[in-house]
Amino acid sequence: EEDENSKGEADEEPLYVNAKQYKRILIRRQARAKLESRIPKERCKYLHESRHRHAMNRARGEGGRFHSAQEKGDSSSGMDHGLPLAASGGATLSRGT
Amino acid sequence: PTIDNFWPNILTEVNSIGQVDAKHQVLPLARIKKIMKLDENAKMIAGEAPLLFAKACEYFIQELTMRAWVHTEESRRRTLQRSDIAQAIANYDQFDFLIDIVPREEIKPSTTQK
Amino acid sequence: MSNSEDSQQYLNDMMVKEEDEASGDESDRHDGHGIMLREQDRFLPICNIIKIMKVPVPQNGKIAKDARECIQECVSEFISFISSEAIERSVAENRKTVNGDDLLVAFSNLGFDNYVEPLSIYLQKYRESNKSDRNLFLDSSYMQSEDASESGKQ
DNA sequence: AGAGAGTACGGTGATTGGCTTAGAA
DNA sequence: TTCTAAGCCAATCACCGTACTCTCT
Repeated sequence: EEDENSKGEADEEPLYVNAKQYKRILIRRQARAKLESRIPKERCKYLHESRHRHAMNRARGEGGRFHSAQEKGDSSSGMDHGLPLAASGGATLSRGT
Repeated sequence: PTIDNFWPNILTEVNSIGQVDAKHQVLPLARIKKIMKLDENAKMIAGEAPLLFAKACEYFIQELTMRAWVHTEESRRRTLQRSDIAQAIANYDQFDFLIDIVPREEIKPSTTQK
Repeated sequence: MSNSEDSQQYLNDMMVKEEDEASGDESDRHDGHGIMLREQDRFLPICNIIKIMKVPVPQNGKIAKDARECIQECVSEFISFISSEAIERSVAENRKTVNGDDLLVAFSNLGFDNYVEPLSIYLQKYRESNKSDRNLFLDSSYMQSEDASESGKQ
């Protein structure tokens, strides 16, 4: 089934690909090459400056989590609503079985 | 929860759909259309095309993730990482079109390919 | 059929790519030829990708950031790959609009046979959903000489 | 006729980082 | 073992969907 190419394998070894996809893969290579100059080389840290600032300015709980903005003020006296530290998460989404 | 049952389950799932609600899709149709429009040959796109892609992308993401998770468990890890996806792509010839997106060299376990 | 003795083809490094622009800047400035594409123009939202990825993964399993972004890029290539085939087919038939049937044919031609049946059912349900919406709306209005060919309902 | 692109607008969920610790190494 | 990095929280605002108009078949 598979044969060893005894040639120098360091260069480039021909790859088998799905025959139904072969032609389209080549066409897509060309299309991506044309687009390559418009694509930044690396991913940026965040997408939006405004959202970045929003996240930085938000009230956080002790564990670094985001917290309700209203309740960020220090509870002066006996104002304990209970810290939701060990909140058992309700799993959303369903699994297909 | 196995690969063999994936597409049969998809079929039963799609058959149980009553009315197709184009609203509240998991994936934004406008973004899908924008990606399609990156093709210079694309001129007009029917409204049903992004909707079909939204469903197809859900299937694609699930199947690729499921096949990648197999390799996560093989390595006795609890975190799916990029090398697992690279392995999944290399082991299923329907994923060959991703060969330039995730090159074969990224498969970490020393055994290159099979 | 045509060629392909095996079910596989060689894929070599042919096709010289024409790199007309040598990007020399590192900031996200618009390039000399064409506008720089942002991630939100090329990819689906990462949050939606993660939600779908979590479905087949056990609930206590984790997903690395590299893996999320990898899937995100794969999905965009998935869309472009199928679209390219579908668009070419619509052009070959002298149509300016790519429709759902072009996509179904593209899925089939590119070896995504598993997708064809579910997507066909989904497409059919979507079309008759819209049709029943239309008919319900037109029902309130004047609906005298509409279709005398079919009146099928479930 | 019908169907899709372009434009404007209002609603809304994706985006987002510090800390803890699971878990990769 | 060491120590990297993934999940966790929810408020803003960029973007998605909708409702138009206009063009084309």
